[in-house]
Amino acid sequence: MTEYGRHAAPDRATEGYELPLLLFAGFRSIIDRVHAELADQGHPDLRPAHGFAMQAIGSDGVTATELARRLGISKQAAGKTTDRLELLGYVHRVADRADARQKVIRLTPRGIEALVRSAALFDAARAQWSTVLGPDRLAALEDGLRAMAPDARYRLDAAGWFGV
Amino acid sequence: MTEYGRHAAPDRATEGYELPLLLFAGFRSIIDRVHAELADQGHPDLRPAHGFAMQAIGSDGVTATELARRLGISKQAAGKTTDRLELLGYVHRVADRADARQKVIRLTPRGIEALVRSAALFDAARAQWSTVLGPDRLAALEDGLRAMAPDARYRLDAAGWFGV
DNA sequence: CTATTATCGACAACATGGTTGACCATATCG
DNA sequence: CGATATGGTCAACCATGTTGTCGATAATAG
Repeated sequence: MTEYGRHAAPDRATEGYELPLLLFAGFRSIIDRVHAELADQGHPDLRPAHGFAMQAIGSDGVTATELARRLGISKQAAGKTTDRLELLGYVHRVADRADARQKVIRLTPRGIEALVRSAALFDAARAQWSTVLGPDRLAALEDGLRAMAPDARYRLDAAGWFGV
Repeated sequence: MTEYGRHAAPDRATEGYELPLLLFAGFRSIIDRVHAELADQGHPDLRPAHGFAMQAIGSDGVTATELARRLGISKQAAGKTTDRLELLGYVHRVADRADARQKVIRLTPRGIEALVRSAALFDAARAQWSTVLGPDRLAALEDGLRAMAPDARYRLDAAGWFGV
């Protein structure tokens, strides 16, 4: 296996290129696993971006502007995601009585159900890592990542998302 | 800081939700840093996907089909990325004398220069992690990730890409 | 040697999820 | 009350995927 990533550096200890690839592959493996199971559990149309958006909406609901802020995207983009989630039956918009400009985005029962399931699946994915690595190594890995990437919220502002 | 990610689980040791977010945040921080510096060094139009594609092209060049295989995307998508890289002057297509169907995608001198720079920047990013975490913790982190995501190649087949 | 089949690269149409700019309705402030 | 700020939406556009189709060329079977 020498055909990849060895174009210029013959055999250095660890290529700098590898680290982001490992991080992304780890991310992808968890996300793909969770969404495959979510699809099996009655949520085939839920895409990763939707899960993060619903997580950002939370049980209290948010306004479009606040959702955009939490996701780190434009409010128009947040609006589009909301449109899609509404179409799929995961959220609905309710007028705010206190401020007629605002609409509060709230999870529907189906949205809450999906969020609860996905939380369980994320926990299960993490548990599998814990089984393979051992709890200590996993905790050390998470601590290391927290030290390097302290602002890991919902900022998943990638342009598109994770293929299928 | 209790407003995020606590919708259902009051205070479990570590939320399963956090791990993918940490992985992605780590990935993003490295990618963003490298591309910001790359932009400063005369490559403002180079997007993360381009870097990975050029890495997959390598110094020997590849055919469109092989590039698609390496990136884990359709050959049409690989063709589009190649179009873009060609437009930006990072690669060119040369007819294969042995097989008139094929065209070999090769890096231009500018493409090679960008790839060399980006390799150095990735190494620098990793060195910074090493400084903060210490070489041993970083190595342990990488080992853990390799155990969980063994097939970290160029498979970055996300739909879109990393915002700006 | 020719006829079929397989492969390569491209084109077209479409989906997704971003962006910016414009705009109206409503709230807030001087 | 009038000026300004804010919230949500529409429209146009972009990047990067997807699938289906197809013509040109190569490889293989008869």
